Amino acid sequence: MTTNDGGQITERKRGSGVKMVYDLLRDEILDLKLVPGSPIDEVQLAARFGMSRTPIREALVRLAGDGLIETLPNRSTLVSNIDFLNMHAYFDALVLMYRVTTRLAALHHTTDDLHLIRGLQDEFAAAVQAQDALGMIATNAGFHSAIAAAGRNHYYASFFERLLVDGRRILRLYYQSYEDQLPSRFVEEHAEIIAAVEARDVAAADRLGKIHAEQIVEQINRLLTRYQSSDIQL
Amino acid sequence: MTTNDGGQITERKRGSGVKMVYDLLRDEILDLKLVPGSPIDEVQLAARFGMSRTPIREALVRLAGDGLIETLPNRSTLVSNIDFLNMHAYFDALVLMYRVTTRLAALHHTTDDLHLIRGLQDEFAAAVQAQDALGMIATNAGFHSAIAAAGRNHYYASFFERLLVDGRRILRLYYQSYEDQLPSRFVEEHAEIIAAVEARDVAAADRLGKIHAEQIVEQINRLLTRYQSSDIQL
DNA sequence: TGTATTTTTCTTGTCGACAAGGCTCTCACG
DNA sequence: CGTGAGAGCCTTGTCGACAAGAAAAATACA
Repeated sequence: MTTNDGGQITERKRGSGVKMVYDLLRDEILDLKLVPGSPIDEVQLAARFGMSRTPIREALVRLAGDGLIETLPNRSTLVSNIDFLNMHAYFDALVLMYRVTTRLAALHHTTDDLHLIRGLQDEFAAAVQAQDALGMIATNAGFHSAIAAAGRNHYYASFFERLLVDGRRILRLYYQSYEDQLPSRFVEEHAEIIAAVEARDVAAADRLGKIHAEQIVEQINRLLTRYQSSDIQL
Repeated sequence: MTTNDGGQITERKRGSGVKMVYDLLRDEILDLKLVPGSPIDEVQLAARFGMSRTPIREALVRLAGDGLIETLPNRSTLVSNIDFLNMHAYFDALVLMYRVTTRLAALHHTTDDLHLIRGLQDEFAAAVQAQDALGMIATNAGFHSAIAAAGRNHYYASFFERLLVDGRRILRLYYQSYEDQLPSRFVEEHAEIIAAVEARDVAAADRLGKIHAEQIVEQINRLLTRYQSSDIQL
């Protein structure tokens, strides 16, 4: 368990240690390399990264603020569990934010936004083509984050970002379910969304965003009910 | 400027220092006792609270996570400015969350929720009666937070909570504008919202939440344009 | 007198060490 | 054999001190 990777004792710049630890732990949690519920030891991390416990601690405080870890006072800190019980609430919020951000993008986007979005859409298509699940997750999130950014509402964008991060562990399971038949359909739906945004067709953007989101939700629900035989409400 | 309040050197319990500093600084920022843009000195805070810089630092990291302070690397950390430029984006999100949370409360509330909501509504009415602006802010936020909680969607509730916190500095100006004619109308609107929630009338709850929010937004906008036209810097 | 450079100072970032709280294992006792 | 108190261990929380960056001040020079 005590894999000693990343243990380079090179000179770091002054404020970079915290960010490095934060980013790395975040990725390891979201990629399920650190399984939910497993404990996180500060001194072990300090030894692994060759630094004191202080910057490790700051990174952990940040992660706790993101809800990715939970810290039991005076006891231990462990990776947050995936909240399967309130999944319907998550999906409800996700669908709404897909709708709202796409709708606002149709209203407020610029040509630069469209360039960026198209580039990310190409990356997503390439990841689908290459059957690269992790790449699909990243590029899909990037695509929709760019759309949210084009909507020019920082509050929606950050909330949406948080939802995408929260759901990344779910989405990872989700995309793994496509090992056989890959969702080339989503590439087409993305293209339709781009077209609606470019045409500034707010109603169509709203509708397409809703359809796109609901299809993903339905697919994940199908996956979940297959894995655990409990009834999930929507 | 260096008021030395709260400097009690009593024995504290082990993990309580961070929370105390966090809560107190948060309140001071949101109540505009710490004006936006003003610097925050760690050693000064450490001396004021009679503790080391370490717990102070953790509280500051948390506050930075909430977006209430901004930390310039290797330089200083200062109270975040109020984002007047993107106010319309804030209001857009606020109205939507008023609608969504009220709607969901109509769907999913229990009788216990209603009891809690009514109690908070009474407190709000009392604060309005007493012309207590700070009390009105707190009890109004509590009222709508309780409604959000009754909606049984943690993601909406936490986002809404964040919006209310973010806007508390604005709302403080807003409620101060009611020094003459107090918004007893809002008490009635709250009562209507409660009735719609209790009757599980989703459409009415949605509509009332929207009206309620838009009226507040309109009032704040009127206030802002009044400040803007008189060239009052904040 | 104006500008470039150096020095000083001030704040933050990091470290190693120590103390406190909780868990576990052991052991006495019913 | 079961139960509860106590000792030891293990992790976190806090501290004081030092180092690094950057702004401000002081100095040298044209």
